[in-house]
Amino acid sequence: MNAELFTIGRLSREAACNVQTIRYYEQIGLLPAPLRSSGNQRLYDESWTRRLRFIRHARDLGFDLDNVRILLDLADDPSKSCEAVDEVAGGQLAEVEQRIRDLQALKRELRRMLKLCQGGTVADCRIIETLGNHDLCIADTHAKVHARP
Amino acid sequence: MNAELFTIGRLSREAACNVQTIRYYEQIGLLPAPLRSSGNQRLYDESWTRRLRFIRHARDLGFDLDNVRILLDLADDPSKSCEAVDEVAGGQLAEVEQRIRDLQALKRELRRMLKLCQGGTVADCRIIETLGNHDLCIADTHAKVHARP
DNA sequence: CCTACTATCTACAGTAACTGTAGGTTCAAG
DNA sequence: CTTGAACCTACAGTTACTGTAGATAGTAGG
Repeated sequence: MNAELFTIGRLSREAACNVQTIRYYEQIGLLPAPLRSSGNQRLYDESWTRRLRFIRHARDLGFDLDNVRILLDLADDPSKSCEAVDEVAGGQLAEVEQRIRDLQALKRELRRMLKLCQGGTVADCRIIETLGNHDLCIADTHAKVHARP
Repeated sequence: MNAELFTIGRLSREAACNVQTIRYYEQIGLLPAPLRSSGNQRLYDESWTRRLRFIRHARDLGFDLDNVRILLDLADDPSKSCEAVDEVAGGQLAEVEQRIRDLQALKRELRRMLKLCQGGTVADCRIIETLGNHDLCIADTHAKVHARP
């Protein structure tokens, strides 16, 4: 194998991940420490590109770094059962679905507020009024939507 | 007006906002500095409860603190036109709708990945394979869903 | 008055997942 | 030999809180 080596800039372009983020992943142990050149620059080869792309793709799909770590470990051991992978991905799907439901409740509430507004001044703005009084909301359609990976 | 005064614990209960968060809002100037008792404890009255509830409600609807600040300013000046309120709320609605679209793309992709998995070992797991190769994804249905208020 | 116990105070660290900055090397081209 | 891009480390900043430590205040019972 003639492993061609390159520095962080090219890895950054090829994996569509910015340079600081690569160094950050190394710092938190998501990527191992790579070779260094005589001038102390990080050196990578193609296998790093694949690994980093995997990470970025998982992140883009909303997996948090803990789950990315788990998926990486699984990917590194091809003899393991696929079940664990399924579980992580299934959990992620469930979370995404829950977030969608939460956001749809918000959307309904915001739509309703906006429809009530007839122009005029803030004094008789139904939006401001609604904000000031949760009782004017549709039941408990919304609450604590702040958590998110 | 016989303004009954109370300490932070009761404000916390009445506005459903925890104590540290109240102090934090004061620190960042979202709430003014209240009166203090002789023993240096913060003292509030009913008007604070209303203001804090307004803030919490707006937060629950997904408005970020910058927008909450804007809404508070608007609410404080009832003679202003309602348009600005509409704009902030409309912007929030648009963002929520965009987040929903992004998440639905993720959901489709995760569903598809999960359906491909036939059990077996990681070696031939299509989920791991898909994660490793973005080209296996449905076009550009997903990307950068990481931003969020 | 003394003792518990709870509530409150300040100040600071930690969270997730990066991004940005300052100030200094290294490398390749001209 | 100089210029400029790319790289290095170390650290601060982002959002919106939450948690902790250690000290003080207020209240109820004995």
